[in-house]
Amino acid sequence: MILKSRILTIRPVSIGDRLLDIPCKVCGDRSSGKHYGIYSCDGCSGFFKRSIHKSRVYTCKAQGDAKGKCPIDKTHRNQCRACRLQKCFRAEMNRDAVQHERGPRKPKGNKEGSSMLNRLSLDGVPRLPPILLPPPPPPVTASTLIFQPPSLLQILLAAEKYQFRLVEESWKDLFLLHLVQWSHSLDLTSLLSTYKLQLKPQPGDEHAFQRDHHIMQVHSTLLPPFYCTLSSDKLE
Amino acid sequence: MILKSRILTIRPVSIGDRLLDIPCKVCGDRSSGKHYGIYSCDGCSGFFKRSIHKSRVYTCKAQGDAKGKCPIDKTHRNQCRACRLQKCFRAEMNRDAVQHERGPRKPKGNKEGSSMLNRLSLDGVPRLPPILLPPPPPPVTASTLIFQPPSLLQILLAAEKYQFRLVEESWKDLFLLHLVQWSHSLDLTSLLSTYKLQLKPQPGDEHAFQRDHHIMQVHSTLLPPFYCTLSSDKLE
DNA sequence: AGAGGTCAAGGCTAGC
DNA sequence: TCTAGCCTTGACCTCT
Repeated sequence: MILKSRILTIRPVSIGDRLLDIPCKVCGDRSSGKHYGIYSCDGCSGFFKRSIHKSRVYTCKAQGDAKGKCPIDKTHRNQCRACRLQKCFRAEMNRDAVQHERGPRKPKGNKEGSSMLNRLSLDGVPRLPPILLPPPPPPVTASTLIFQPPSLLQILLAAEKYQFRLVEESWKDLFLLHLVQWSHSLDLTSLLSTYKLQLKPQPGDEHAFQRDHHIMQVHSTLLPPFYCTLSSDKLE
Repeated sequence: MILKSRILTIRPVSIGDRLLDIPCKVCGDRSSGKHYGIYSCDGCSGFFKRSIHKSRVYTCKAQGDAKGKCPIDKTHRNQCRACRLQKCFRAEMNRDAVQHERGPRKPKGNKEGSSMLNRLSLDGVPRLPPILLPPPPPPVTASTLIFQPPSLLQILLAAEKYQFRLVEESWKDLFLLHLVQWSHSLDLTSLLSTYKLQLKPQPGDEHAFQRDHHIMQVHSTLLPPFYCTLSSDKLE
């Protein structure tokens, strides 16, 4: 209401200086700056944040050829969440820029929230960023379901797209990624094959290369059969 | 721009020579030097500046005896502005050191910051929270030196203080922590011993408990001697 | 070194 | 519920 009075009395044009003339790359509405890597409006920014935080998977309800092609503009952006999120990704919104949720500014409404016992069990537990499968939203696979709550493993998943970088940077980190694959069936194995085809270990570093490779292989022998079968739900 | 690329493991220099090992006198977070008379973090410094500039008056929402006694630490500092500002004053932040607001900075001349090449090297790189070894500053040990640059492993280190929670939450995550210990000589082993003394695995879960324990032990056999000796540089 | 400024994060909360 | 407009935060920046 404060806002409204300001509009009516003073600012005919600029509704505060918060809104820019640069259009939202997703829906074309006026943007309010960069969000998650691109100029976007508060609506699309907030929608993207909520979707990532809650690991939402939407389904386009359209039939036939129209499926996945709903128009996303200022007036239609709320008609189809699936297509809106898809457009966010196509506009190159960066899900890695979505951070972990922070604690509430206000203490929880209920009275128990401040008891020492509850505080001990809840406070300080890090909110880990929920990492989603790559866009456009893939069907939910078994591997998606294994670890519903955000976990340490999901942090590691954040590095998925930087695997190549990591390959060159650190075999130890890579080793951890392998462990992630253990539970999440990332296609790290094929990455490694490709890597070996394209590159060679640093001269003088062959020993470390081989040692890590050995450790990794020993590790494979520990793979519980359960997880092995999970890998098969990934096509690529 | 080099600074911004610090993100994953890359730059040894980067991560925060800006941050000191002296704790913020208000909330205990790592400080970034003196602000308004005392060592304080960017958060409390900025909060104090904004509060004074805008002559804010806050009210503690707590009831009864708790009123005005909200805990102010890194995780709770945003839950009660009244108590945070009060703590700023009690920590002897000096309101007179807050100067007048200045005008907006003049836009700097055009720079290459917008060149496609520069953008390419920065976009999409996730901003990972800078995780450092726990304060107060431990002596620099061999293990501190192994991984100078921020790395995936350091992310895992963030969980160090929540180990107990993790013990109860997830044996798989714990297993990863064990791997971190492998390289970092965290005192996870003793934590586990303590845990076993104090608690028992959930009824019906003994099998998983034993299986994970077994995997962990197999893992111990993989420890390179190099890292084993490193553990000894930790006293506690 | 330590002021103030920047701006893209997350949080809050009416109004659908 | 969800949306989206507005507010607060804080890591990083420039300027004195």
